[in-house]
Amino acid sequence: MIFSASTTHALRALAWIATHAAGEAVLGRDLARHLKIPPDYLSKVLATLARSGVLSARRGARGGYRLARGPERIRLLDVVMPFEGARAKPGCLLRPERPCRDSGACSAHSSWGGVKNAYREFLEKTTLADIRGGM
Amino acid sequence: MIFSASTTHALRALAWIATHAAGEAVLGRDLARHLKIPPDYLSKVLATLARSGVLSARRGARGGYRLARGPERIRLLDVVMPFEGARAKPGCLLRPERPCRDSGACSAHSSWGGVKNAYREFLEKTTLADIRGGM
DNA sequence: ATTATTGTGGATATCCGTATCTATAATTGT
DNA sequence: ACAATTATAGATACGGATATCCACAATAAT
Repeated sequence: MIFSASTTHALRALAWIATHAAGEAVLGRDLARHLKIPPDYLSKVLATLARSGVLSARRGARGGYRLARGPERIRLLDVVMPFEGARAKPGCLLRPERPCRDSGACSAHSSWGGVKNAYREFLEKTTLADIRGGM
Repeated sequence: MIFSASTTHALRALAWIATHAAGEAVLGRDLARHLKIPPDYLSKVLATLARSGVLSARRGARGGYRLARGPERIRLLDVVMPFEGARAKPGCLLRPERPCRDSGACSAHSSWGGVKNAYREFLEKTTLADIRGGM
């Protein structure tokens, strides 16, 4: 139910970057200080986000991190996937490794379905524009 | 969003025990074989469930595990809590260590609230009677 | 070109969940 | 009392997520 530390770091960093103007780059160092996240660890997280196409990273003087596209076009699913992997697509409650189809469902299928749907909808419909902020 | 291995083992074991008659004890060894869970690891999980008052464990010949009370009186929250701890009570999306109150909410509060509520309701309203089964 | 700046990558350390092995305590049946 | 059965406890190993340190590559300003 709760995301890993890496995922949370990613969400917080992006929510903060999204409060800046489109062209303005944010320094990794400033991100780490503002969010109180170990700088060396955060840099790995940001690198992952850059590789997956969510962040645009530029080195050198006047470099930093910017969103690769408008915040309303970055779904939380796009952010979470590289860190949570298969866990971002929850399966059956009692057999998490299975896709959890409706046919041949396990005994917990109907009870669990509601949570799964709320979760999936949240990741697919919520964007950085919705959670943008500095906390 | 997905429970730990220990939690999943616990849920599967209880769902299977719940299919047996009230007085009938189930052997740990049989549980492990039926659910294909490492016996020594499962025994720790079952011991935790016994300590937390969900299972009644009896040693010796004709011993085994039985539900401590009727399956409709065992909420999934009672099962999950000892394993997931604070994670069973999800907090704020961007500040997971915080309670996530409505006042002074973080920027993700409203989007995240729906998922949190579905999750909390699931754990509080679903009982072993709802997920009982052998899968 | 040189230098300051800033992100990238590799090696390593630490911690916790998972898993295994072995010995022991408790209960039943004879 | 004895032996068989069954749960419980401790020590240990393993792997992945988390975290830290250090060297390097790329970019911009001068």
